[in-house]
Amino acid sequence: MGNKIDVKYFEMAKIGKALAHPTRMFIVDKLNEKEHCVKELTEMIGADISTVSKHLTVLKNSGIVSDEKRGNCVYYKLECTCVLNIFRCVMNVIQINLKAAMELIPDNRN
Amino acid sequence: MGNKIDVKYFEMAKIGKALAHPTRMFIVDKLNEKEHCVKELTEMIGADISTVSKHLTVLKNSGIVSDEKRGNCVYYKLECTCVLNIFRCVMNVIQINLKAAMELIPDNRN
DNA sequence: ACAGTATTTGGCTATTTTGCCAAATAGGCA
DNA sequence: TGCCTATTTGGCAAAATAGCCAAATACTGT
Repeated sequence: MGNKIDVKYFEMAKIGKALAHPTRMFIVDKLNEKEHCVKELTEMIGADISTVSKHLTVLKNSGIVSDEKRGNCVYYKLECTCVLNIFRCVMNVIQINLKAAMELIPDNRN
Repeated sequence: MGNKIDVKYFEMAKIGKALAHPTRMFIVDKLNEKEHCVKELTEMIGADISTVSKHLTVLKNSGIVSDEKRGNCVYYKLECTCVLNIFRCVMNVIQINLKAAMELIPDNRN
C-alpha cells in the first residue's frame, strides 16, 4: 500500500472501519438513546450473539463505546457522543446523493 | 447477517466504508485544502495510479467527492464539506483514546 | 459444588477488499 | 493520423472481514 501515508490516517481509518458495517451503525444509534447489554442488542439485531459480541469488540477497540460489567451482564454505552455528528453528516451525504439521483429521473410533469 | 437491520443503516455504513481506509482518509484531508487531480494525489500517496483511481471511485460512489474532467486531467474535490465534522470527531476519539492510554502508564514522578 | 444465564473466544468457511500489472480509453498536440 | 500523458478497467492473488457453531469463561443463585 501507499508508503507515504502518515500513521495519523491509519488511526482515523480505524474509526472509519468501526462505522463501516450496518449492524455497528445500528448499535451506535441504539446506544445513543441508552446503554444496552449484549443480549438486548442481540434480540434487536437478530444475529448470533457471538457475532454481536464481536461487533461490540470492534466498536470498543476504536474507542467509540465502552463496556461495564454489572452482575451477569455487560452493558455497553456510547463513549464519544460526537459520533452523533458523524451520524448527522452521514445522513446529510445520503440526502445529497438522493437529491442528485432524483434529478436524473425525468420530470413526470412533461 | 442480522435480518432486522433497517436499510437506513446500510446506507450509513456505505459512507463508513468509504472512510475505512488510511489512503482514503488521506485523500479527503488533502481535498479539503484544495482540489487535486489523480496524478497529484498519486505522487503524494506513493501507490500505483490505478490503486489511487480505485480509491477515488469508492469516495465518489459514496458521494463524498466529485470529479470533473478538464483537459487531460480529472480533478477531484470534496463534495460534502460536512465530512470535516467527521474528521474533527475522529480526532476527538483518537485524543480520548490517547488520554486513556496515558493513564495506564505508571507516572514517572514516582 | 452445581445448574443456569450472559458473554467472549477459537476455529472455520464464505465474502469482500486491496493492490499490483497489463490493457483499454480519452484528450491534447504535432 | 500518430504519439504522449492521464485515467480507468479487467483480472488475479493476498489479506481482511463477517457470521455461524462449539467450547470456554464469568457470575448468580441454590
